[in-house]
Amino acid sequence: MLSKKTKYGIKALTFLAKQELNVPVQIATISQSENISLKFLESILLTLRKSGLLGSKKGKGGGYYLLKNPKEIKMTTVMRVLEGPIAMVPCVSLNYYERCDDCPDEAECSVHHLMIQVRDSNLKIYGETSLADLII
Amino acid sequence: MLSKKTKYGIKALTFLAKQELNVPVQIATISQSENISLKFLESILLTLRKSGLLGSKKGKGGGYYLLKNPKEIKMTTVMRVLEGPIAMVPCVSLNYYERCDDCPDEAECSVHHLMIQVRDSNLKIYGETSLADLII
DNA sequence: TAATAAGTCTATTTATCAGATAGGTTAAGT
DNA sequence: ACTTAACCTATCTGATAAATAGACTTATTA
Repeated sequence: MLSKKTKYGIKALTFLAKQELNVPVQIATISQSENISLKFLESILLTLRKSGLLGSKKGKGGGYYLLKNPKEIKMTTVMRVLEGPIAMVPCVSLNYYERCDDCPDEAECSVHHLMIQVRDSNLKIYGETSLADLII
Repeated sequence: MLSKKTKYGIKALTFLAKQELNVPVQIATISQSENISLKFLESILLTLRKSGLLGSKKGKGGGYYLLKNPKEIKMTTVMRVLEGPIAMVPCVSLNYYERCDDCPDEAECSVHHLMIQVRDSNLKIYGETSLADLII
C-alpha cells in the first residue's frame, strides 16, 4: 500500500509543478486545494525541502516552490524520498541492500528472483516518468 | 514492503512445488528447511488452505500439499491471498476498488495515473509467473 | 481402544509505524 | 513592533505485523 504521506506528497509536488517556477505557494493553499490536513502536509513539505526537491521562503509572500524544472524531477527520486526504497524486499534493493537472515542463498531464493523483476519494472516506470508527466 | 507473511508463504509454496504432487509435507519440515517460525508458518499455511491453494491431511503421515500443478498457480493469486490487492492504492484496484475521499476527480489525479501504470506492470509480471517458474 | 501424530482454532502479546495533533520557535516582510 | 508563514519537537492514538501460547480435533497405528 502507498502511504498517505507519499500520496499527498506527490499531489503537492504536482500542484507546485503547475505553478510558475520559483513562485512560492503557501502550505495552506495546497492544503485546501488538495484536501490535505494542514499539519500533515507541513511535515511532508518539510521532508521534501530537506531532500533538496523544494525550496522555501518564510514570512509574508513565503511558501514552497520547486527547485528544478518538473521535467528534471524523476519519480524515482520522489518515491525514494517519500516512500522509501523502491524494492519490496531489502535483499533486492539497489540503494538500501540488506541480507535476509533467514535466507542461506539468495541465488536460490524464489522470492528474491520474483522481487527483482518487480523492482526492475517499477524502476523503469518511475525512471521514465517525471513530475511534468503527472500534470494533466 | 513485502510482509514476512507473503515472503514465507511464497517460500513454503515453492517448497511444496518441488515435492511430488499430493504427497503431504509436515509444517515442521518446511519450517526447519526454510527457517520459518513454526507457529507463524502454521497460520500462513492455514490461510493458503482456506484460499483453496493447498490441501491438508491430519494425523500421522499428514501435512500440506498443493492442490494444483505448480504451472497452474499464478503469482497473481498467491499475492492476492497473502499480501492483498496488487494495486498500491484502492482507487486503481481491479478487485477491491474504492474511491478516495480526498480526490474530487480521479481522471485528474496525478497519483491515480501513475499508480495505474505500476499496477499494470506488476499485474503483468505476476500473471506471467507461475509457482513452477520460481523453482530453481 | 488407547496412544500418538499431525493439523486447527482462538486468544493474547508485543512491537512498530502511520497518521494526526498541539504548541512553541524562527525568519522575513510591512 | 507586528504580522505572516515556515520550522521544529513532542506526544498520542489506532491499526497492523509478527510472534507466542495453549487447548481442540482428526487420523493413524499398535
